[in-house]
Amino acid sequence: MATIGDVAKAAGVSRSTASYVLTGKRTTSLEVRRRVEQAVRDLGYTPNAGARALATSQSKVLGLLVQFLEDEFAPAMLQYMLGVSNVARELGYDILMVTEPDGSQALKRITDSRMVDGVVLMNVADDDERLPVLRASGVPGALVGLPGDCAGLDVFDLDFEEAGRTMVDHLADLGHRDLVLVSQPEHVVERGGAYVWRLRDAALAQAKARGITLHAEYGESQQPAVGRFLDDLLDRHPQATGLLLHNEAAAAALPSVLHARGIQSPRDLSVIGQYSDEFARTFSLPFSSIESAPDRLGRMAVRQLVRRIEQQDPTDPHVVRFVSPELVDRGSTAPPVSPPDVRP
Amino acid sequence: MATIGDVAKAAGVSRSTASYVLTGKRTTSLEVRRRVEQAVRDLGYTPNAGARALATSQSKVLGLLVQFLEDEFAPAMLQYMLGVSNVARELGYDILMVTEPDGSQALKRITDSRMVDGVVLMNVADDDERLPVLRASGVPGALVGLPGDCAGLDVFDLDFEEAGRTMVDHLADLGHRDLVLVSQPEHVVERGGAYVWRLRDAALAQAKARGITLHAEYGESQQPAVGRFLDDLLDRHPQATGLLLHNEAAAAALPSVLHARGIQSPRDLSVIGQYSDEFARTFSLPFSSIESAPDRLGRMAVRQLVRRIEQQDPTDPHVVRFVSPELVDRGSTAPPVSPPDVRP
DNA sequence: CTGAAAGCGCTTACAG
DNA sequence: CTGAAAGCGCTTACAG
Repeated sequence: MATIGDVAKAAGVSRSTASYVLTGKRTTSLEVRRRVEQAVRDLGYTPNAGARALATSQSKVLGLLVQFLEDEFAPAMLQYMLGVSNVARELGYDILMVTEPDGSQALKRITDSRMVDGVVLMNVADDDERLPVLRASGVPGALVGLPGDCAGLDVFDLDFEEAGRTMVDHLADLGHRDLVLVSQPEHVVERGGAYVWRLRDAALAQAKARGITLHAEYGESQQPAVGRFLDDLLDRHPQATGLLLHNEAAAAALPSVLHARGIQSPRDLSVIGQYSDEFARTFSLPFSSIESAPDRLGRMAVRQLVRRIEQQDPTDPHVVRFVSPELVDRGSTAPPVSPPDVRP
Repeated sequence: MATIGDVAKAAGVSRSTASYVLTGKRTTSLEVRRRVEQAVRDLGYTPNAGARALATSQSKVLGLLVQFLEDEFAPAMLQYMLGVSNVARELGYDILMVTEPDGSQALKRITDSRMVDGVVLMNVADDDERLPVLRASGVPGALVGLPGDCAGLDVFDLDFEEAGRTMVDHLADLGHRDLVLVSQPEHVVERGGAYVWRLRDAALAQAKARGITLHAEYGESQQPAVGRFLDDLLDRHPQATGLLLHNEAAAAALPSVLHARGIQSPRDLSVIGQYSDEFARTFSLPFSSIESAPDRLGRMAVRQLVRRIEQQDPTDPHVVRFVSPELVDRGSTAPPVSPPDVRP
């Protein structure tokens, strides 16, 4: 590979001048600029990334820390990742994707070695063990997911409280009085997946406020367990007329379960989920849903991260931003046929 | 951050000695080794990745080039990516994930700048425009997917011909004589997605050899188009008793379509697909399938790539390896109820 | 078994 | 407007 020395020689200038033409960090005569640019083309010169990183203390790489946990729904992650990756490239950064189970160690490795200028953390838990490492590293970080303590961090997440309330309100407004919520598996809660209880607690509070019943349950994440779970659930709640799904695997499994039981939606049961529209179209999920906007969250996180990396103003206040959920109507909800309570 | 100079000073040795202790590239006295290791711990020293890359010409990073194309099924990609990422880390490499639409340019960028020691190419097309760039770069590369010309490359793919034959044989052995194959959208073929025609052509040939009818069609990749397509398909082939799905979106959409038409599988229609078991369990796909083994392919590709990077023996012959498909029985196939031809 | 020195390929004050 | 030189933080022949 050609070096900047080769370019300088070919253009008849010094290495520093060649460098300045490349970086544009000082004015150069048109003539010199032209000769250097010609040499760059002739030699097919590309700067050595390691050398540049060493000299500038900037790698132009962002770390993307993802965890694929047993009970969590992997494909949703992909949409966040694509939002992150695409906008990063637009802003001139590459993505170092880290999938190790031990996120703290991975984070320490990539920040201490200065491989990355900043990091995006996904699957953030309430008491995420990566956060102390991130804070100690001095490297800017943006989170997707809300931790218990946001101090010193830029945080982006869907407004799960609002999502929970919206789901309850939507069905309550239609006249439903007995609902069931299926959340992610309980393991996710134990791991500190705050989005589970944020939606759940808000939904329960809203149901209470509106004087209706909401049975909140934790589901499963894979077949055959999730199918059996749903079947059992419907056995246990025969009076329920509305189903809230905060669980993608359950949303995918539900149509067959309903079919096998001869239940039609929305005629016999109103159903509303929480996942992205992209997701619904790819996997033929027929239920109305709260849009989770994963790529939008990923994009927001990276924009803020890059802003912070490049402005270097530590006094700039950190942000915690919640994206408002939007309801996508797919016609799977309707007023209940028979009133849940038979009034005299 | 501490540098190796700080470590050397703290340990009372020269920088070169400290470095040798770290790399283990020459013998050191136990005493010196202990002092250096203590200093490393005390200072929390981690080598600067850029400096090391500059000095060794090795970045310890692999490029992973993925493309998320409109008509292709994104979530399947994720499983390959995880196989790649996990085994890379086991072998001491990080992953630079590149999702740019212009793969050639991206490949040129990351290889010319020496950001990566090798690359894994996914979604490889028959006449993939990234391959000339890869060959010119001199950087080792491993492909997932079979291109028209494999010269100088390590190639890994599922044996799609065998998969097509297996699907046909399975249904033919059960007595089916009129089958329909739903492939990926035709766009994928136009882009050079060889896996589509490899499975399709082999299935057609096998059907011919066995004297049965196979109608080969191209499907859609998303709702609502894929649902309409399947419905129309069943209208057009009322005599078919078996359905072969080489199209994940179609597999996800089919259960509702069958339900709406009052068709039961396998009683009225035998169905066999081609996707990973992981996938079937996550998305509740109820059909028997040919396992696509994505993480296994990803792992194989990285192992070979790292072997090639580290041995540096250009005479080592390149490999083209096909993984044999395996049938996972989910009970969605059975002998046809009524013989397709009513014989006198 | 260890150290002083050169070099990897850039960028960037410092001079002119 | 341009150049010579130092420096980023490592590794690795070369000496001893």
